Amino acid sequence: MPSHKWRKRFRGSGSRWTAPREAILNLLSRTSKHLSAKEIYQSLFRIYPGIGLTTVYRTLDILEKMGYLNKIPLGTGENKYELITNSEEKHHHHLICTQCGKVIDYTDFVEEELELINKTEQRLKKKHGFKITDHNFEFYGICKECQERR
Amino acid sequence: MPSHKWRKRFRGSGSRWTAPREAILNLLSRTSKHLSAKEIYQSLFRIYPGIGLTTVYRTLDILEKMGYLNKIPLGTGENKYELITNSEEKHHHHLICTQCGKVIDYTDFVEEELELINKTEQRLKKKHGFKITDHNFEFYGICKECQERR
DNA sequence: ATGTTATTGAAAATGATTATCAATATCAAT
DNA sequence: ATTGATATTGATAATCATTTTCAATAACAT
Repeated sequence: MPSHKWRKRFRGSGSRWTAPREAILNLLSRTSKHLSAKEIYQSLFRIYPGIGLTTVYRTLDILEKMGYLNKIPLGTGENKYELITNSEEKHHHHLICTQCGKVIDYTDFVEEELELINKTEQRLKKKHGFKITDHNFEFYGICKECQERR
Repeated sequence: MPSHKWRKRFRGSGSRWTAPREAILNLLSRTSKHLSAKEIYQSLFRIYPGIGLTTVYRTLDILEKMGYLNKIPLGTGENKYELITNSEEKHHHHLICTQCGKVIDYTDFVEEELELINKTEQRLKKKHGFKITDHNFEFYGICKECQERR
């Protein structure tokens, strides 16, 4: 995603295009990882000393309001952020063992699942007026080791 | 859910059954709403002045670790909590607005979804040796009101 | 009843995010 | 290119939910 695309988007929404914002967008565009505000700030600090954490938050806020950013609450009070790519899958399941707390990421989705997710999101959108930006599926159970350890 | 059931559960996990915990469980059992820790605290304060917010958090923590509580991160740093009922109705989606924290329960499952959930659980079981006992789907997005409020 | 130890509530600490504010930078209009 | 209105910046302080600490108390196995 070239910078001038983002510049246009910011200007289009009445916001200005600034050096800190460009740095933040460059970073977000280059990675596909979920980053916290602090991680973004620390990454940028090397190439852009003097940038403020506050500015990171403000830029993320604008991006979210424009609908280009996923905010992923962790439940610890911290959020992770990622640009919404106009393509599909960053979907993943969590398999959580209720005995030992182990968490397994499960990313092998089948076609069928992806389709259903899309359909469901469409339905939720229509019914509740929600603009869905992300989802989180968690399965709870007992892992292999804990089943044997009895 | 009668109190003595909870008493047994707490004692069974090495925890003690105390007056504050009974008050909290009574409240949670009586409601089906998603409550924040502070809301629980404020509700209890009337009938149990002197109860501490800290104790609410600690009790919620135990319940979550025992697997009887859903913790729903709002993205605002705040979490909402609800008891997991052991009946059918436990299957529902959460629609969470990452702007204002609103949570909507979505229970209108379509046949297709239920089927897929079963299939997926089978697959996860086979592949990872997990015995799945529950699941929790959450969708994040921006609600109607927040989309309009610009 | 007693002793061990988990629990309690108040207060302080933490950690992420947000508000404040004076200085600065952007950019539309000249 | 210069100007002027105003959005943005970064440092600092403030908020807000949740955790930690700790001495006093309560639960419960014996």
